[in-house]
Amino acid sequence: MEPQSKIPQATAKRLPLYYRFLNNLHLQGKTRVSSKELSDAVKVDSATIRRDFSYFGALGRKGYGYNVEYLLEFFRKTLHQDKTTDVALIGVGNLGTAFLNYNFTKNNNTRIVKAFDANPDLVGERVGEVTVEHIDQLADQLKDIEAAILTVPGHAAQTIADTLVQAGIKGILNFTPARITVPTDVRVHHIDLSVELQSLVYFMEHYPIN
Amino acid sequence: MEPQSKIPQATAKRLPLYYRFLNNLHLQGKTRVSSKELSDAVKVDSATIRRDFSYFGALGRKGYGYNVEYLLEFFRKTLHQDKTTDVALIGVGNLGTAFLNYNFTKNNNTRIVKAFDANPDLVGERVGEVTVEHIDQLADQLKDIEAAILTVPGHAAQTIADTLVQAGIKGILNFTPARITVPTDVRVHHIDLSVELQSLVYFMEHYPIN
DNA sequence: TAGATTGTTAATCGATTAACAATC
DNA sequence: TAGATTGTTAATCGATTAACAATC
Repeated sequence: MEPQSKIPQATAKRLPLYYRFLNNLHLQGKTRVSSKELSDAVKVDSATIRRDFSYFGALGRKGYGYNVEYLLEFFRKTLHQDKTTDVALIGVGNLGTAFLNYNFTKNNNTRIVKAFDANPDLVGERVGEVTVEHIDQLADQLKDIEAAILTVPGHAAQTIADTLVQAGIKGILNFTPARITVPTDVRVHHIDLSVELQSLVYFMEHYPIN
Repeated sequence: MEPQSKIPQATAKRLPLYYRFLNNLHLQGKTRVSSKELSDAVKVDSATIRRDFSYFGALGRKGYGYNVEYLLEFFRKTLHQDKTTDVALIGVGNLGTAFLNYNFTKNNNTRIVKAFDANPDLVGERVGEVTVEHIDQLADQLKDIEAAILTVPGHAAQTIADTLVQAGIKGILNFTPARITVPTDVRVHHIDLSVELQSLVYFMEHYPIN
């Protein structure tokens, strides 16, 4: 909790990635790791990794590297992996269904505990581990839920986002093509699958041999 | 084709986004747009938008803004929206199925034309508009396909990536948690859904009020 | 001790943005 | 002409990386 706004955003985005690979190493029984080895695994420059870690203090030992267990424990606390964050999912279409079935359970501190859809045929259906509720219930059913995954059609995104904000949601993972407007204290991350695919194609054609 | 490597990557990544919103404006019947209006829509600073556009030359008119149709036509060519890029999808699980059903058809120049899976029960099944083939066929069935979407389990990612590279694929959209290694002339974009969700939670907790 | 690898500095690189002259 | 808005410069900001002294 202390480092707060001192951590660069680029660093913060890499933390969950480090955490997962550290977890893998731990499961493989490795007890130490160097920034160089980690670099090969996560494809991030080793200097960047050391830089990232150093924002949290001296986590390693010179000439030795990092103790996997220690580092893992440290990141577990830093990333709040010890407590679970409940997430709501809005829009049980193709993508929403995929997420509900997957549910990020693998090595994760997040859990989808509620799902909503506008289609009455879906309401009451069980998908993955949750039962779909009608979207009209949204405002009333978000007690203790701080984050939401938005997998609705683009045209519905802003209206639903407004409802989510009203209900006290503090973070939205938006898979909608729409760019939504929210108060500054609500965090929105955009994942625009069409844009990702199109920009991949653009890069393929315009940046040959990297 | 000419601007080539002069275009900053950050700019290139925004181009498909601009294109889509321009398309929307066009459908709405708007004939002109200012960088300010576009900024409100795509949530990118208007100076950044003007800067981005200026890499391609003087696309607008001072005191007037941009002609929607002209800009749209320009980006259509720049983003190769006139020709379709065929894409293969590997791994017909939850996420893969969602993509096949969606198929990025909406306003897009990409099309999933083949799908592969290791599960014999899925082979021969029709999902969306394609029939699933066995992954053993992968190497032989990628003629004229330049891009692939990877939605397989993490442990299989590298092996399949190697096969894809062998078969001449030049771009991979990797939804796997694994960081894959490919030659420098192959472009890989990573979308790590767990990491995205976890980093959203981290930001929510550590960067309150933005 | 010799070898290895961190933590940190400083240089570099890349992206954003404020500001405003140019001009439609 | 007056008003609007571009295109571009220059400042700033943020991220990456090479390099190496410190030290385990």
